[in-house]
Amino acid sequence: MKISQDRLVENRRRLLAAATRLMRESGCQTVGVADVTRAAGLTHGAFYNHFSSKEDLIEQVFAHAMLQSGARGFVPDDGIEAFAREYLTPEHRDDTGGGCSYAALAAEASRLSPGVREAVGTALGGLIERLSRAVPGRSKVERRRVAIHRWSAMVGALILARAVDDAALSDEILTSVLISLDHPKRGRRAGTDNRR
Amino acid sequence: MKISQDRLVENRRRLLAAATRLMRESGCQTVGVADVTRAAGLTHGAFYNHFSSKEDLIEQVFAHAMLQSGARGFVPDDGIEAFAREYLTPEHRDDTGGGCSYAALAAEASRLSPGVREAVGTALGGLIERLSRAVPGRSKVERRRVAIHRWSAMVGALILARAVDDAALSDEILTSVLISLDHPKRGRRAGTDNRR
DNA sequence: TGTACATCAGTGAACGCGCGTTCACTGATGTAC
DNA sequence: TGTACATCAGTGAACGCGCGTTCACTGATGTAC
Repeated sequence: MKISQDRLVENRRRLLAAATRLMRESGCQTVGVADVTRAAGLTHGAFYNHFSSKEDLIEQVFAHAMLQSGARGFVPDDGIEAFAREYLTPEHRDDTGGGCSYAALAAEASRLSPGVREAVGTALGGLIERLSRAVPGRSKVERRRVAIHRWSAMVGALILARAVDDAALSDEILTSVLISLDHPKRGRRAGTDNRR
Repeated sequence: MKISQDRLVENRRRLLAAATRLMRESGCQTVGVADVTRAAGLTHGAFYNHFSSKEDLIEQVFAHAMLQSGARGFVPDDGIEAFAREYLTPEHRDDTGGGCSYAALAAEASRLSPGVREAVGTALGGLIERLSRAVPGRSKVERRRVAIHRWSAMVGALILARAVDDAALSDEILTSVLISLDHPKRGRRAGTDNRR
């Protein structure tokens, strides 16, 4: 039956939100069209009123998900240290569906369409700009480089922490990177190439 | 027909090698049993003489792939700076099939069986030990923490560099992390919390 | 060393299942008068 | 404001395709005599 305009918009929003969560949890290929519509409270036939194909959905999921910068509502604008303390937690590690889209989906993006990779590039470019304003550094160039370095370490740490079964090792990965980001001097000063 | 013992061993080796390469390139779920056997020069029926199921293959691929520490034959034993200089290159970024298994497969591991995640944990534990001997630091604890931090940044950078379409941004990610790892002081000293 | 035979890895047709996609139908919505 | 009707998002059966898996068969291998 026909439904109200409000309901239509709401259904579309729920489809995209459900798809985003499910794909972060299980990966794009594994999640089926029927899984998404069911999670949104619809039947599979309704899917094609909103998306032209599953590939179309995936592109829209990436364009949507990657803009939710960082994870679970946390934004890096209060300084990257505070951001990292929220990011590198067991709670975030255990909440793939509600967590950072980069840690959950970036590895798959490299295997998907140019449209997807373009959406990731645009979103990541914006996030790096934003992070650049939240990190220390003497120049804009240096801050941008530090932002990229720290963000790489955060995303990499979360991915590795999720990949292993050993709980102690997983926790150690999170805390090691967090400490290195929080107290950059401690991990650096003793190096062979750090003498003055 | 029956084949020689040598041929049997060789076929198994080729199946595992083909599966590892294909799965790094395209992901575990996307690669089919027929793709693997075809790449190894066999027909799909031969598959079940070597593996009990596709899931069995995936577990063996992870156990095998993760032990090829690092990427494309490079090992971190000559110091992590030299290792990073080989790791964070456009060539490695563009060679997912022959490159680092962590960057290619770790994100998927989190969604796979406990057997897979256990294999990843064991391999990663060994690699961290090895990296710990190749990084600077005043104590074993500190070197281990630095090793985890740098490895996270390297893996994260490669994943992000592969995820974006924008070639300039992709290159910038690689070089930014490489410079930060090569000259740790430069990216750190100017921070708000780095005054003496 | 030579021969007969049991073994067993590889072949390719076949099966069942699930998935993406289509479509005739339904009936609430929103509009035209 | 009330009524008749065109619209169109959702439903659920159905389709085709590809994938993982099975299995009867083949014929080279390696062994027993």
